[in-house]
Amino acid sequence: MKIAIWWIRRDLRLDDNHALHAAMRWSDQVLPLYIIDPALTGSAYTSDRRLGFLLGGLALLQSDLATRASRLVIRHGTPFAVLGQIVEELRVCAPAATIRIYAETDYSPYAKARDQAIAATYPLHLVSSPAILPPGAVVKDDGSAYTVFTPYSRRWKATFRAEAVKPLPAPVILSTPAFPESDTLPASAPPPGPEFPPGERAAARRLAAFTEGAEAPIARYATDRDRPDLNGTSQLSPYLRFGMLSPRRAALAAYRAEAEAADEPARRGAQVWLDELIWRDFYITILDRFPHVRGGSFRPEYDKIRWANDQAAFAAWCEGRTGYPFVDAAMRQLRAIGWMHNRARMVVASFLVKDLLIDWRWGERWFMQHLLDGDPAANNGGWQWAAGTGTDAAPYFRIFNPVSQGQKFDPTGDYVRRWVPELSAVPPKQIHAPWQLSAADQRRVRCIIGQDYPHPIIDHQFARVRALEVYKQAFA
DNA sequence: CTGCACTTAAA
DNA sequence: TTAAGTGCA
Repeated sequence: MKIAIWWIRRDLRLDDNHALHAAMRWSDQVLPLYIIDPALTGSAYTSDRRLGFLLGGLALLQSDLATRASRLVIRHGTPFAVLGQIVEELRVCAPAATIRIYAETDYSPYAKARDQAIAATYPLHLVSSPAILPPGAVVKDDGSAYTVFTPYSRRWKATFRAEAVKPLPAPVILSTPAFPESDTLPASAPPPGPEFPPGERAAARRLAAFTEGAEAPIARYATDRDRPDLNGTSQLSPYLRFGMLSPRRAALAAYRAEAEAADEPARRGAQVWLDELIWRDFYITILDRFPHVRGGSFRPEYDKIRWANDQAAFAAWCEGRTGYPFVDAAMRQLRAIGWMHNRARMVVASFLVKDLLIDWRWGERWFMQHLLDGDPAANNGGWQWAAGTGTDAAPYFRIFNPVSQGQKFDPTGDYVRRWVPELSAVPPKQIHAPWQLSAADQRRVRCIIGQDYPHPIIDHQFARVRALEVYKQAFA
């Protein structure tokens, strides 16, 4: 008798699940297990809303398993202790059984240390990865890791063989031991809003809606993706974060959309979206190979930047009252729905780091505390890119102008009006710089600057020069 | 070594 | 068009 524990971590799905598949192939019975780890739920990088999304996904997985004659075991505790208990309980119920643990490999420093300690004591088998191509699969000719995205993506595309990828179907039935028992699933965290229903079914629907058919948004992705007012992105990031969607399925959908594209812009759209999936692999690889990025700059010399770190300015940024409408809209969107458009992420990050001279780690932590898709690899990579401290970084002298970014990517101001209602009567021409309205115009649109909406927290032209000085000093 | 290219912005 | 910079083939 062989019993496999399928230890679920960030692969909350039955479809195309390599860890589950390996567990089934080896064993006679599979015990699906999710461990609610206090080190993760109690961390300063946790979001209650993300926890709610996770719990919603677990509830759906529970019912999906029930329809397959199986069940989900939930346990609270440190993974090492819980796995020890489960193994012990299985040995009592099935003394003759051989037991193994199967899980998908994970690459954050915490996950690697955790798994290494467990593997030293228990038969832990790690398979596959949350990336499409795992760390180590895409390397330079000399075997070293890429630190620039474009050559990485070229090699990635030469390595990935879409025609050879055969997603694994979800099991129809899963034989599961009747013991040990499960804790009840907690309901303490706020459930996600209607924008992001959890679960692999919702993820599959969203992937299909984004990629399938002649009218699919992916066909316009190359241009619409930069427009937060148009919602031209897939909004699949929370599902990829928890593995409610197989990243291989996503990549295959991109290849298929490219093959079936009706015209050149549509083909381009599919290629650009695939690149976004490759960015995800890239940052997973960077965090694996350069784990020091978790606490500091990829380039150590950038740790010498003398941040202003003004608490009041940070609070204004967090709460969306910087006086720059595009920045404020984005920050309010984040708090309202636990997600922010990618173009907006770049702009608010540049504003925090370059205009307010606040340590990028503060922004990184705030994002982790609010994003449904908050992921240590992608979030860290994005922040270091924006701060100019990372791999493949934007040179530090490239500083986003929050007004021209708004005018360019939210030309009618729809995005600003949606999230900053006090500006709703400001004409499109002035909506990204409302302080330029005359006093009479401010009265007419019922938005007095300094009263109904804040003055700009800092003058961008001044801040730009200051940031260049401070960055230059760090290298002197 | 040398040229090319860079999730590119601003002027 | 430039570039306060640099990885990669």
